[in-house]
Amino acid sequence: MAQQDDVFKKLISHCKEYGFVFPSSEIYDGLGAVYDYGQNGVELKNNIKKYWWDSMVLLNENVVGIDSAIFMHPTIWKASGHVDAFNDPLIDNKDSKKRYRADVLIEELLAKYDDKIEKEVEKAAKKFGEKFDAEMFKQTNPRVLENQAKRDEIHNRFVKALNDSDLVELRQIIVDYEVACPISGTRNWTDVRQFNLMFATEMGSTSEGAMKVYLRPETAQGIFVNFLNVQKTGRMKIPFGIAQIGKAFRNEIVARQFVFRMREFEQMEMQFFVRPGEELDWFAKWKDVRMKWHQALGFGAKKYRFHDHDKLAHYANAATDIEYEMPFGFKEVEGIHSRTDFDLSSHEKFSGKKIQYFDPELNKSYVPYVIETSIGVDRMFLSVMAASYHEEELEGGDSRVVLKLPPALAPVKLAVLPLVKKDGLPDKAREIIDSLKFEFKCMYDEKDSIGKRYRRQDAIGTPYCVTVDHQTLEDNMITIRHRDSMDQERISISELEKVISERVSMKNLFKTL
RNA sequence: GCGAAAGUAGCUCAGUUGGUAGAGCAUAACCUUGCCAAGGUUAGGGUCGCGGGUUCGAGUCCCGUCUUUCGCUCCA
Repeated sequence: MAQQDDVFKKLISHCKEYGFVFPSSEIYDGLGAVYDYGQNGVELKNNIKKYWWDSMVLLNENVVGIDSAIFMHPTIWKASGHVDAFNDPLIDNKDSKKRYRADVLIEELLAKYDDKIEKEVEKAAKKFGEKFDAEMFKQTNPRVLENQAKRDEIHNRFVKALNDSDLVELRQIIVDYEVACPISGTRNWTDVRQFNLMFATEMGSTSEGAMKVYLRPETAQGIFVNFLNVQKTGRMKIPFGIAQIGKAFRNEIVARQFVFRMREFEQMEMQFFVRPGEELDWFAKWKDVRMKWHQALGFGAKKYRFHDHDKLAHYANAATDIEYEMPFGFKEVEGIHSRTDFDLSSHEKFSGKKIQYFDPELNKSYVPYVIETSIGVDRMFLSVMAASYHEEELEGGDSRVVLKLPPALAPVKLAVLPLVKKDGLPDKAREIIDSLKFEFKCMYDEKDSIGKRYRRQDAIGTPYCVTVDHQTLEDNMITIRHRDSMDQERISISELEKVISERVSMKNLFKTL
């Protein structure tokens, strides 16, 4: 475990040292759980996104993409359940360190008084037999009346506090009626705080006319609200899918583990619309397709596993995660959910618009069911980095750090290196770059010894280095050096574009899909 | 949010009972070599996380604060 932490630390350092990921606003001491991608990180991330996008939109005739806005009508988040589900007043017990919903604690308190009254009634009922009038008893028995009065008092304060959103009063109720933590048994409570997962801001330039809007906490809703637009204008027939890549924002209480859990993150989501009743078949199919997509990267099947959900979210009738073995254990990278017709039906209800599909084969309209595949770009990025990072011992006691990235994902595909920076070798190297730079990302380097330059390219995962030497000027042959094997081959400059293009092509990943 | 630890150059760190900040690596320029890093010369780079206090004097002692990491907690 200590060793794993060590690897993770090294990975984070490597990310910063070689321009993959920087802490946000670093010169101002950073901003919690926000990160910036550097010059190499952005290339890798873009390549990951392209791999996903092409596998969805290019390879599937019935999947199309959109790019919806981050701002959306606030009612969308009511329809999706995000507004209600993430507005809980929470309170911590300082001794047990357990967190509770303050409203739940008070409801339990109320239930306790109900129990007390109920027990009195039961006791009396046994005693008086058939003649017993429960209502009359409740209205006259002093113990019941006392409990009832207390209960009403709490209830009134509770309702008022909830209506006023008075968090101080909520806590005061818990204190006044001596609610204790079920675990520690103590009444050592923190303040009541409201955690809202969504970031809010105001739209409209004047404060009076402003409307509260949220930064989207997921990209999925942008797809659902555009379902009809895409279906109609694209003449899409069910089953079909809509894909989207974009930023989402969640005000996480605790955000940790580098880019694994960030407050601003990027999602790649594809919502696949199917006939009601067929959703579990499609769920199984996409599970399979998505796992193959991950495994095509060649990091080894053992690194991945499914984690089926036992407890399902309110919208789902089946759910699984694809987990990758990060340096800190198996962690969710992608979620695959059978979301039923929850979202589209909810938007029908809240918008008052009919959101249905007329199925010519069945000759009827219905609200489609949805299979969602949702993957975190940043988590994917982290898994790729973790899988690719290797420290190798070489012959002669040397060592190197090499990122064995799949060539199609590597930020730089080819480094062109003049063996010495004189005798016209730099010019020749530049000439080669100029002829290739429209095909793929190239890098030039003439500083330091050739071995050192190879190591620098290893560290950012450049799959191929080309060396220009004196011989090159005479026969137009160059040396290609391979990142993983460190082997070299000599080929003609005229073949270079074809050879490298083929080896770094995204097509190589798609072959196994 | 709670608990613990740590913040000195881009990185890893040193800094004596308190006396005006150092090394290695890295970076840049030039020279040299030339197919698997760490040759030579020179240069740039730090108000020691931030604020306050004690002191003639604080990187060093005290208080506060911020950030990061780890554990707990949370997680559609």
